[in-house]
Amino acid sequence: MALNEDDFKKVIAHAKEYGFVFPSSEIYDGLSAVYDYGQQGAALKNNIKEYWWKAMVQLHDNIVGIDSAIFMHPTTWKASGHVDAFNDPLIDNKDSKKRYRADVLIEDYVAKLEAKIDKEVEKAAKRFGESFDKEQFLSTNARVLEYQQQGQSILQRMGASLSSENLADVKALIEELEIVCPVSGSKNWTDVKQFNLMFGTKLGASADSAMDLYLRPETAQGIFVNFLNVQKTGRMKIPFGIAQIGKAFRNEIVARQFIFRQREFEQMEMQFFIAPGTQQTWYEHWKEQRMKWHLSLGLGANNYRFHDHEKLAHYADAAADIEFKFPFGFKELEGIHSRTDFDLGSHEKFSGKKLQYFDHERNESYVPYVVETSVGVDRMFLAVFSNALCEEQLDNDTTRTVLRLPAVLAPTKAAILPLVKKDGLPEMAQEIVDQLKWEFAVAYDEKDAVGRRYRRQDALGTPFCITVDHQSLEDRTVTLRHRDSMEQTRVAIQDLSQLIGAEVNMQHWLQKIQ
RNA sequence: GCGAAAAUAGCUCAGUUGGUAGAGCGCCACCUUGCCAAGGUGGAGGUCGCGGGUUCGAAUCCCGUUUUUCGCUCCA
Repeated sequence: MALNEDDFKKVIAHAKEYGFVFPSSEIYDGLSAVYDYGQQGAALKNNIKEYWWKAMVQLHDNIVGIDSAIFMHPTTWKASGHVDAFNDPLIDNKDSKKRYRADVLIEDYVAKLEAKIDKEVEKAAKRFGESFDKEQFLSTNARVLEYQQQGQSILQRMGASLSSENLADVKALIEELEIVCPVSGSKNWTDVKQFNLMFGTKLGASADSAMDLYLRPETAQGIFVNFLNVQKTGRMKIPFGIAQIGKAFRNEIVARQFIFRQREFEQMEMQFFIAPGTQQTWYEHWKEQRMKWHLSLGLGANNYRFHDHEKLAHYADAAADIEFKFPFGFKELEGIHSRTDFDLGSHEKFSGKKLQYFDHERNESYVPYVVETSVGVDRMFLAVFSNALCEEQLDNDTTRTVLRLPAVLAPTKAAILPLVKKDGLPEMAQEIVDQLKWEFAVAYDEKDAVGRRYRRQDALGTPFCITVDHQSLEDRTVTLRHRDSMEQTRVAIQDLSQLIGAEVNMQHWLQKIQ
């Protein structure tokens, strides 16, 4: 564990030192859990997004991509359930310093009452033997009835207080029930505070005409509200998908672990619209398909696993995570959710617009079901980056820091290096740069000894170094050095494009998914 | 939000009982070398997180504050 924590620090330090990820607003001491992508990081991130977009949109004739706005009509979030479900009443115990959801504390109390009822039932069943009638017992036993009634009235009062935002009464309820902290055992509670995980803002310049808005907490709703627009204008036939890459915002109480959990983050989502009743098949299909996409990058099959959700979100009838082995353990990288017709159905109700599809095969209209795939771009970045960073012991007793990025994602595909900074070698190297830059992201470096330049490129994850030497001037060949093996081969300049392309072109990588 | 730790050059850190701010690496220029990092010369770069206090004098002691990191609570 200590080792992992150490590795993770190295990952963060390397990301900063080589221009991948910087703390936001660093000259003002930074901003908690907000990060900027630097010159290398932006390139890597863009390559990840392109790899996803091509796999999802370009390679599926029934999936199209959109780019919806971050601001959405406020009712969107009522329909999606976020206004209710993203609002947590929290309470702290002053002695143990533990924080709890106030509603969960109360629900746990009610659950204890229910446990008491079960005990009564057990006792009675023993006493009455075979003649025991559970239903009758439940509806007649005085003690059971009292427990039931008590539980109901507690939940009712809590529900009423929560929906009227009467947080003082929620605290009063906790005190009246004499609920104690499971850790400290004390009843020394703070006031109940409401935490809304959505960022609020205002639309409109003057205060009185302003409209309360939220920054979207997920990109999915931008797809759902455009369902009809896309389906009609694109003449899409079910099953079909709408994909989107974009930022989302959550006011997490605690945002930690570098770019893993941020308050501002980017998602790559695809909502797949299907006929009701087919969700199980499509859910399995996309689970498998998305795993193949991850595996195609070659980070190692052992670093992935599925985690099936047992407790489901309010919209889902099945859900699984693809987890990745980050330096701090297996954590969620992507979610695949069977969202049923919850979202479209809910938007129908709130908007009064019919969000249905006429299925010619079935000869009927219905609200489509949805299977969602949702990857965190930043998490994907962290997965790729942390997996790639490696300190290698070499034979000559030195170490080498190398970023073994999948070549298709590397910010720079090749660095062109003149062996020495004279004799016309820089000119010839520049000529190669001008030739290759149309096809690949390339870099040029003439500073310091060539060995040191190799190491610099290793640390940036550049898969190839091309070195121009005196022989190059005579026969137009160069050495091509491979990042991972450090091996060099002598090749003709005219073959460079083909040789590099074979390793870095997206097509070759994407074909592994099939 | 609570608790703990930390904050000195781009990075990693040193800085004695309080006495004018240092190293290594990196960076820039020039010279040298030329296929796997660390050759020579010169140079740039710091209100010691910020604000008070004690003191003749504070990076150092005291108080406050900000930020970061870690842990806890939460996580669609």
